[in-house]
Amino acid sequence: MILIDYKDRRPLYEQIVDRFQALILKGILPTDTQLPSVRNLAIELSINPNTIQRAYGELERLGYIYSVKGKGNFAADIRNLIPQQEAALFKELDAITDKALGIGITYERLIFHIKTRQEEEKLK
Amino acid sequence: MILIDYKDRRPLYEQIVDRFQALILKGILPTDTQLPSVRNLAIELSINPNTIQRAYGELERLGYIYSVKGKGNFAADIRNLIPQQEAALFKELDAITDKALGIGITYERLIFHIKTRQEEEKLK
DNA sequence: TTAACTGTATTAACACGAATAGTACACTAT
DNA sequence: ATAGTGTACTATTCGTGTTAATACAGTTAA
Repeated sequence: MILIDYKDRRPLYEQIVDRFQALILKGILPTDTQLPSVRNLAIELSINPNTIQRAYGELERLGYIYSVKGKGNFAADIRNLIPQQEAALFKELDAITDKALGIGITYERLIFHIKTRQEEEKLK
Repeated sequence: MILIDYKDRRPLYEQIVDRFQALILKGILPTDTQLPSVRNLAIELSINPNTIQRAYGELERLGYIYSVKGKGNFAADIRNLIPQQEAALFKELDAITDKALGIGITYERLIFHIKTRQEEEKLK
């Protein structure tokens, strides 16, 4: 369900946060779905339970999950988080765009690239 | 010429590499332009010369500069580096696109966002 | 030649944060 | 009761970015 990428330089707990964010945002983990227990996931990934706990704590702080003592951690209702997620993404897109313009890539080429991807998608 | 962003979590040397990469790619530092000396830049940025040297070493390894002992570091001819830079950027764009699709943002909205930016640009 | 610049190399130490280890406690369900 | 959950806390290890202090080598201009 969750994979660790050791080529990724970011901390493990941050990677775990990201993966669950994606799973929850995509609806793969619908509201109220139980997440793996802290200990189980730690064993499965061969990392320390504290690292999982830190990730779960972060996810709760961000509103992606809620935890019930003695029962487990569960996916939260994230409908109200979507807008802020979108805003963050468009901000990232702006950063990439700036970088592109800086090295001489035009708006048109960026758009063309996305359109090309979209076309390829349709063929599948 | 170069600024350090202490909010940026990445290492200083990596930030410096990025800044010079941008300056060179944008042509602000044309081929054979001399870069600040290791010691001067260290003083200017109030950081250790070793950190600058590490950044310069990295830039040389990447082909952005060349160094002449006793003289200084100079911007290299990067015409042949452009294609690989562009490839890297499009790869980043693909990653963002994936992320966007994952949370329900369509290709159309991405393209619209870029076009909107382009329009705003024209107004200036 | 000498002085003042350049880059380069090396070693040691420091600082910070990620990750681990170990333990303890509280709650829930069977 | 037992075994599963989450939570809290402290101590330690470990990696690595950064600093510090020198030393050496090449270039340039007085």
